[in-house]
Amino acid sequence: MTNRTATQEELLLRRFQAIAEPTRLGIVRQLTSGERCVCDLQGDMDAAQSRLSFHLKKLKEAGVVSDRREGRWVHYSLVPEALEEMRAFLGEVKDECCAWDSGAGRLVPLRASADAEGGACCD
Amino acid sequence: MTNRTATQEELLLRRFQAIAEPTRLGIVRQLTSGERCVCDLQGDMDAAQSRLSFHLKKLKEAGVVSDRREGRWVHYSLVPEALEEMRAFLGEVKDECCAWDSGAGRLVPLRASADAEGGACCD
DNA sequence: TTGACTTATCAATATCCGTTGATGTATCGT
DNA sequence: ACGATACATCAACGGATATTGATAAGTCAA
Repeated sequence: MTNRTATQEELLLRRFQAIAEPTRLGIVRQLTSGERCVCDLQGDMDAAQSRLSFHLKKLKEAGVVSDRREGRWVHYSLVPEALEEMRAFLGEVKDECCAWDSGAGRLVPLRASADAEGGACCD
Repeated sequence: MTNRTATQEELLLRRFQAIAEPTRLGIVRQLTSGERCVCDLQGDMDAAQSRLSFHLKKLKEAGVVSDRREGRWVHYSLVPEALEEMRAFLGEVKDECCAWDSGAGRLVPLRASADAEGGACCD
């Protein structure tokens, strides 16, 4: 798998933390159909304004959303690159964690690696 | 996007919550190279045994890992279907949130939807 | 400038979550 | 049966994170 620096790792973690919360996952769903201002989201999600502002800030700090000011309104939208980064990570993990077992007819977890490294405690 | 039941939504959230924690994201990384027992992970991650047990339980409850008992050892491995489910969600969101702007030469967030629904507060 | 409107920030509180050390349970070798 | 090993569970604690109501900051129309 691709090596990542500490900060890349931290950013990936922050992005997963950003979407791993009910209100914020809901916001991501809403933004799927296009950008929205905070007052739109208030109606969509039945959440207080300060609460939405708090969660939007988290999403923005993680790079999952971006904002665009237009007069008094601030429009939020998803950042596709951030979504793609999380998606790519999951794809790499999924591709590497298993091997196709033609006998079983399905993906099975690799079992050799721990022993192969010789560091296994279980003998 | 695909409609999801409340429980599917909750499961997806639990899965993201499962991997959105430093120790657990580390465990996922370790399991990428194949299944491991808890004592292996203790060495890999420099974490107390009860701490690993706690986090492995979270991952298991979310369906991200499964366990296989072999004598006194319990081997943990990743569940590719769970990874794929998260990956698919991110893919759907990414595919729908933006449109290709040939002028700008990049993906840009949809801007029409909120107005199109007529429910926008910003006029 | 004034007042209405949209959003951000802040302090206080409540709730959730992870860590730790101790104990419990199951399995194995002798 | 006994002790050792591998893992799970529990209660207590502390720290992080979310919620709420109030206030501040910026924008606009009149």
